[in-house]
Amino acid sequence: MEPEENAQTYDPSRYERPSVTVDVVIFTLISQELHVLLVQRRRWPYEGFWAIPGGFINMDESLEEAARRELEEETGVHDVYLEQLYTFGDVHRDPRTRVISVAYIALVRADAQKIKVSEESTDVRWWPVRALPERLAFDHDQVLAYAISRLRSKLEYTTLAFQLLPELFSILELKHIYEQILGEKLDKGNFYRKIKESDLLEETEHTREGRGRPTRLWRFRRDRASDKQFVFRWREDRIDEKR
Amino acid sequence: MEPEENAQTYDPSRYERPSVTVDVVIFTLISQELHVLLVQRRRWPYEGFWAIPGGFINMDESLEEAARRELEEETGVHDVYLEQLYTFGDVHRDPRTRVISVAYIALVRADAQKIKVSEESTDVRWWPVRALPERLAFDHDQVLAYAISRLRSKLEYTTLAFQLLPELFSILELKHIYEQILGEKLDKGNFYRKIKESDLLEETEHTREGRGRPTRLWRFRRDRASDKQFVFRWREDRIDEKR
DNA sequence: TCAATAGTGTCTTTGAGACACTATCCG
DNA sequence: CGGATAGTGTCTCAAAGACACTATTGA
Repeated sequence: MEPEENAQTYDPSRYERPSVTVDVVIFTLISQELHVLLVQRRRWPYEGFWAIPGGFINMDESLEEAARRELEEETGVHDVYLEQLYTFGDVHRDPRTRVISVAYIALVRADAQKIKVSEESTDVRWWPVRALPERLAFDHDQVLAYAISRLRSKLEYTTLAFQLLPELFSILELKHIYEQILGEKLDKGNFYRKIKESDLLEETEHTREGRGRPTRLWRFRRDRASDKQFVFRWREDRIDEKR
Repeated sequence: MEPEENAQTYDPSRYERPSVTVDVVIFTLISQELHVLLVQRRRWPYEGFWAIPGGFINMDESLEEAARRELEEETGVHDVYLEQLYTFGDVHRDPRTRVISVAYIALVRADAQKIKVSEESTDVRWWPVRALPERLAFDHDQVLAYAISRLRSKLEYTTLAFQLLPELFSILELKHIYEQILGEKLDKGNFYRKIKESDLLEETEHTREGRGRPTRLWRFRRDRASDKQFVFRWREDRIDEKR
């Protein structure tokens, strides 16, 4: 910067600027299994490869606004849980030009899926996280792996899992989601105890019939979510951080 | 993007681009107290205000490289712990132009301080986090508050505190750092128990004389740090996240 | 009645916290 | 020896895990 600079003399074009994109890793549950939304690229670079949806930010929108816009464009959903994941900025991660990408995680409810294929993609699909494509476009393998790891980790000490559930659900369904995302079996009795103690659920009059005893349905108490976090468990091997 | 695009036809100048900066919140311990490095701005905007050091990224360096460069420029230190904090991208956070800022946290050892005042600043100072300036430049109040909160939170489940310590240190010194950063007193006996159990420290032959019984000095076992995390404590009121 | 699923009770083990005790230096 | 600081031992209490038990439906 020059001396004596002020609003009049400042010239923003002096520095060469990178492009900035927002990528959104969109998770949902489909038949009790964790899925992620990927788009298949129509054009160079990485034509035909699956990628995390995203796009360039506009000059008049914040990062989170950009993420919401992308989310809406890809899935038609709004009012979802959205969280910034990490910013990826290696020099050659995009062959077109220098691109810095701010990655977000979005959790959408199982019921709200209205995918549309945009002009830039040949296909859009929910992929189960257990069986992802071999190789994604750009550094998106890395981005996705980190998103999954963060999601697992945060489940243990936040009420994040509720974002994936419909309005009414049973406690064993909730347990199932925890099992899905944590990748291990949990004890039924202990799960009941902990979730009840947490006081995060509200009992409803509804039940759902099945093959055996009907199950009671519960509602998530959003008002409690902020002051009382549901710490599910501590894991010794916890790894949330990149680097 | 146009159809039929490829490496030849792609034109990176089609989109208007924001500026991207890297800001580094640099922490250290000075006489057992947590301090942060701030620079006083010489020019518009926010002339005279204190700010978190940072600057525009170069096109040929990654985000982390940029952060290391800034760190080196401001403090002359290298080989430090560096971690990405968050990316701030509100539209009007900088009056000059649209600026997206990737914030990093750096932890430097108490002994390695070689501050220099750069051309862009009138002053550079270590500020104790307990007594910061009233109002910082840009949205740096927010950035700094978030950095401190993240640092506190991470101390509880990582070996991060060791990054602030010299090569040899006593267990009670370590306890003191935890107390400083967590902002509360810890029990001596329990601290000894936990740190010994963690097996993260290596006893040395060195001791240090003081007024009472001399204290044994220990070394941090970097090799153990990755596979065994030192989970100091779980706090119900844990808040690491923005939003 | 049994199979199937929902939900509860209880014993054991672990580990955090409180706090009293012992150890080793200097004068 | 006493004051000062370093370091250990142990009791209690609460929470996590294992696991057996009871409950309610339909066929």
